[in-house]
Amino acid sequence: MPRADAARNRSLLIDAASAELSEHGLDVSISRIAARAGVAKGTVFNHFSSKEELVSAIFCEQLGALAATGETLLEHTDPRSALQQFMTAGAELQVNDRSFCEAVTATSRAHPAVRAASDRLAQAAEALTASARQAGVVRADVTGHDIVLLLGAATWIAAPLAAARSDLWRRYLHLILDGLRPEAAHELPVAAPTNEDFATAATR
Amino acid sequence: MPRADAARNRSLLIDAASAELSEHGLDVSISRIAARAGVAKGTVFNHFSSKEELVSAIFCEQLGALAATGETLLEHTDPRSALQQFMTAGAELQVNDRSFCEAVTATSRAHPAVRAASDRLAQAAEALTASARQAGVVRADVTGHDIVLLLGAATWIAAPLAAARSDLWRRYLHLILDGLRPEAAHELPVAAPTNEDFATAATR
DNA sequence: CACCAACATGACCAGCCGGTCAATTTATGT
DNA sequence: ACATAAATTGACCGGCTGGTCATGTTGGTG
Repeated sequence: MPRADAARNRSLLIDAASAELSEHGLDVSISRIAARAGVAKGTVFNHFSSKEELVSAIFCEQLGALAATGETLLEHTDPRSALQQFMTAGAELQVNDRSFCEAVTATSRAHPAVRAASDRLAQAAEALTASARQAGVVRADVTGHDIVLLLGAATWIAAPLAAARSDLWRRYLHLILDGLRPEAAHELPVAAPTNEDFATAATR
Repeated sequence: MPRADAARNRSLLIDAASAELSEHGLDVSISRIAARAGVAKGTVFNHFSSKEELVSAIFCEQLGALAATGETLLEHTDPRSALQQFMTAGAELQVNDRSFCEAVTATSRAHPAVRAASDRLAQAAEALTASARQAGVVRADVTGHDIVLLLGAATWIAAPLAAARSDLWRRYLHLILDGLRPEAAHELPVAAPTNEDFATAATR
């Protein structure tokens, strides 16, 4: 059982890191995070053996939250709007969080805990996609992996103008969703990514 | 008139910087670039007053090349495939060049020369889009600015798996193109970005 | 050839980073 | 109240970065 102050500091650190990462992206300094949490820099390394470890912990939280959203939507919402709300949630997460953008993309997929969280997200996405496909509200050649990769696209596209037009990402999310409709479908030139693709990409 | 060796070194530097930027992205060190060009670090700053200046010079080259491609396509190709080839060229540029990805997005739009190059690219994109719209091969509510912003999306989406599946970006480019078709069109919730949006985003 | 300005050079600077650790403070069980 | 393990602290380290500058070299010119 950890000491009381240690537990409190750990939670303060996670909050601070989450906030700083969301505001300044992946390259915030440990010092900033420590300062925001109101602790010394050394304390950070008492709780997380390296910066990567700290960042991974937060990524896992966020990936898990989004996966949970997806799982809930799958049960309680019709397939069409479930998928739409899932993608909206994913995009929204990134609007408020610059680092999450890099998290889905991330190299840190090498980290085992992050991999696990990514896998859970991938399963949720696949379930939602399968349901939508079966209902005929999404084109037949799109997979859960596609959806995961597309999650951050709208936010990324609108990022250069985010300061001037904070809701612009919605435009591009809808554009992408229109591309996912069955009536828009034209044969795609390249096959969807597979589990192996993700696996080999992680080990590089 | 510059001295002969100065001109040669300048060109060597631009080649080296271009190569290093494409391989390692925006955060390559000046030392690396200098080493690759076979000159001392100080020489870099003889030719470019800061790193930003060097990077901007290369961005301008690339933006200019893509704009030129667009202008040629406008004259010599039918509207549908002109737009498609334009976007393919834009995506391809980023597959081979990690930094260009960040260039279109770039904060360095603040730099006047980069702004000029971006504007030329925007005009080419708008001309191509107008032509395609008029021919009815693209939905009515899409603009040149949309196209510019969408240029890098496919590459970005496929980036996490680029090592395992180097041609995956084509899948997502086609998916986006399908979303641009008139038959896919559903009302978009947010208006297209305007010139002012780009202007205010640049001054931030 | 000689001469000078243009240019190349690399040691050097301040500042930042992630990470370490001996010394110190503090929470907790008795 | 005390003892002790647990946790905090901040000075410190090596390494890297963009950028500077006195010194040395070289190309062009008359």
